[in-house]
Amino acid sequence: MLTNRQLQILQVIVDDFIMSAQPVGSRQISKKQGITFSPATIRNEMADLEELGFLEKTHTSSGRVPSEKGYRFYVDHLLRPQGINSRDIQQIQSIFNDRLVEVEHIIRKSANILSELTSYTSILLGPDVQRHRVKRFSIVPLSSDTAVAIIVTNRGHVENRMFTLPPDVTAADLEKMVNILNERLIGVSLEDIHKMLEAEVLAVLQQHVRSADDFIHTLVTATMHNSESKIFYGGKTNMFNQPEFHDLNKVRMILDLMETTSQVQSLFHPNESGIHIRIGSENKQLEMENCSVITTTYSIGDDQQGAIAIIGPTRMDYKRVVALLDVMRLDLTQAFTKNLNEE
Amino acid sequence: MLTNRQLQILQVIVDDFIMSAQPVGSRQISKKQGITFSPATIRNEMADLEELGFLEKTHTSSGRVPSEKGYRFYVDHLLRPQGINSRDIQQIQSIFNDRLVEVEHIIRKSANILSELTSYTSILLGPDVQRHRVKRFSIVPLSSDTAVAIIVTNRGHVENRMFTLPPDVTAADLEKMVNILNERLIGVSLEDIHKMLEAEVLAVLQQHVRSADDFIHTLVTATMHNSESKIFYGGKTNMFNQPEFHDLNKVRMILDLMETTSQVQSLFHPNESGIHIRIGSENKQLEMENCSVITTTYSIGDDQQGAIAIIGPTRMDYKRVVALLDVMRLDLTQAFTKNLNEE
DNA sequence: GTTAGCACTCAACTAAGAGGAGTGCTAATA
DNA sequence: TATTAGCACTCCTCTTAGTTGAGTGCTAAC
Repeated sequence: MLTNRQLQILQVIVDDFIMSAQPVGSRQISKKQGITFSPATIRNEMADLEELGFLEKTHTSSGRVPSEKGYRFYVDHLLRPQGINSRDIQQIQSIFNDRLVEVEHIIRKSANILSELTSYTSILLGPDVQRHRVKRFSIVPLSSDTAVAIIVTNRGHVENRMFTLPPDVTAADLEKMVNILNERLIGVSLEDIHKMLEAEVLAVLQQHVRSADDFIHTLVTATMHNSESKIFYGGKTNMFNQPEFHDLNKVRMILDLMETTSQVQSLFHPNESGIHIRIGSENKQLEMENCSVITTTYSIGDDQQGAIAIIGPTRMDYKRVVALLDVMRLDLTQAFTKNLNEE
Repeated sequence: MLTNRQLQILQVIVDDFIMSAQPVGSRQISKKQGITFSPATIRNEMADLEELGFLEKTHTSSGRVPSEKGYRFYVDHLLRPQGINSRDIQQIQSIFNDRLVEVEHIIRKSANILSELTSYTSILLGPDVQRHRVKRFSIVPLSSDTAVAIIVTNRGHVENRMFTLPPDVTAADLEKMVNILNERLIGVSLEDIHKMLEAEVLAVLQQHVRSADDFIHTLVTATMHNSESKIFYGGKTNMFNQPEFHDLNKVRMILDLMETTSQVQSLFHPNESGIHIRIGSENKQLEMENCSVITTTYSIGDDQQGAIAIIGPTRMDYKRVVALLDVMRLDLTQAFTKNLNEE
């Protein structure tokens, strides 16, 4: 168990290092407000904190730097919720000023403002389309052998995909089929469509339409690799600001990671509410060993979730980011439930 | 007018510098194949070429480096079309191997392969949706006051937008309206839709439907800021490989530029066929003063164009990129006219 | 338990010197 | 007259050595 003085020193070191990015020395600490003891005492305490694994030195005679364990402790025990500036709040509010209807637009704007306010990189996941329900299904033929399948969801999202028609299909067949599909699919969530198609619809269709097998197969593959949640980025190059990323290779690895959808998806904790912090090597990706990721979720209507992630150096301003994400999550949730609460 | 020997020396210098990124000295040149004269002679010629503005020195006693004017001359007069490797051709062909229908998928793959083959950054503009023609128009109501307007084009592209319904609209109104719109809009190109709406459709609609004005207005604004051509990137971080971009700030400026749609659009020369090369400050963007951009266009069907850009350092391998773009443009054009030539 | 004092460490900066690739000019050569 | 060998000179790059300063750990005094 740490003594009060140790806690105080650890806090000062982390806070100071977060601002300055420079190793913190005992003399520097002794000058801080609230510190009543001498540099020598502080050096003793720091030696202890280092033995306990909370601090590190960059070389034998340098000041101390928080270790990952130090950050973790700081985040878990020393992080007091902090209010945010009224100017910041104002800027966040500006997202909702211009009476937008489009969810996408709001999220895009949020991504930009978050990266501006934090000076880190923000990633926002849009609504999880998989949970939308089918509102209408239709097929528009384009030529003798191609057509577009369109699904409109209850939230106004439109999914569409071109496909090749089996050779001997008539317009009448198509119409019949669309009717049957509409009867069966309306209200089904996108993620359940293929199950539904293969289980119930196939049997019905076989009785009424030629090439039903082919058809269903085409539709299943078309709806299978459904679009995942859209991803919005803000401040992709903000990392260049951070002194720890003056190394081209690190920046490159992270930028490359952000181009890979699957990697980005795995930054998030789906279905867990609250704010999550992953520090350095707590991240699954090797490329992120010098980064921390703070994530949270927001609601869109009653049944859907979006997610927010802020990526910065491990020396991230946790206090501020957590406070901002808290506000952001509430505001987004509020904005989206107000507008969309009607089916 | 340059002598043959000067041409030969300029060519060698540019070729060598493109490969090595190191200033080229007279001794080095004298060892090249085809060079029969001594370093001293070469030095004299180089001094002349420098006076003429084709070469530069990085410092008083360094070798020579091509100036922008030098590159321009090289590109205009010394660039012999060069065949490309069979392995490269094979890789390009692989884009079309898996019998894809979706234009988007092919373009995305092309962007990646181009950036791989060149080790520069590639940007591909998808088909210009504005020239598609309306195949079907429909409105799907979501709630009492919101609905989605959907336009399917002759090429299978689907445009959709949510909008708020005027308060006193009935389902019958909607249906009537969709019918009228379909009658009038089918075959109209997306870029002409607002004109058509305001000119012809409004009058007809006013006779049959309540709140026609409101409606048309909503639709016009919804279709106004129509999606521009989609942009696909390949090898965004490839610039990190180039020694001239070991400077964080330069890379950052270029990456930021690539996030700005309007800036990216302005890299292209719309409606000009052939291959275009912009070197260094010939680019409009200040950020691109150390870059060259090579662009070309490809056709999608008879009436649409896509575009390709390769962005690299001014010390770009022009020969290779031009050759690759030539192949690429033809292959894409061919692939897209084959599949889409039926209406 | 706390603190002043002191020897010690090490990164960061500066200065000086060596090496090497390259140039321009001059004078000799074909 | 055009070309080339020779040579002094330039300037980047790399290495080495020395200096400074912030910081530490330890010991002894308070």
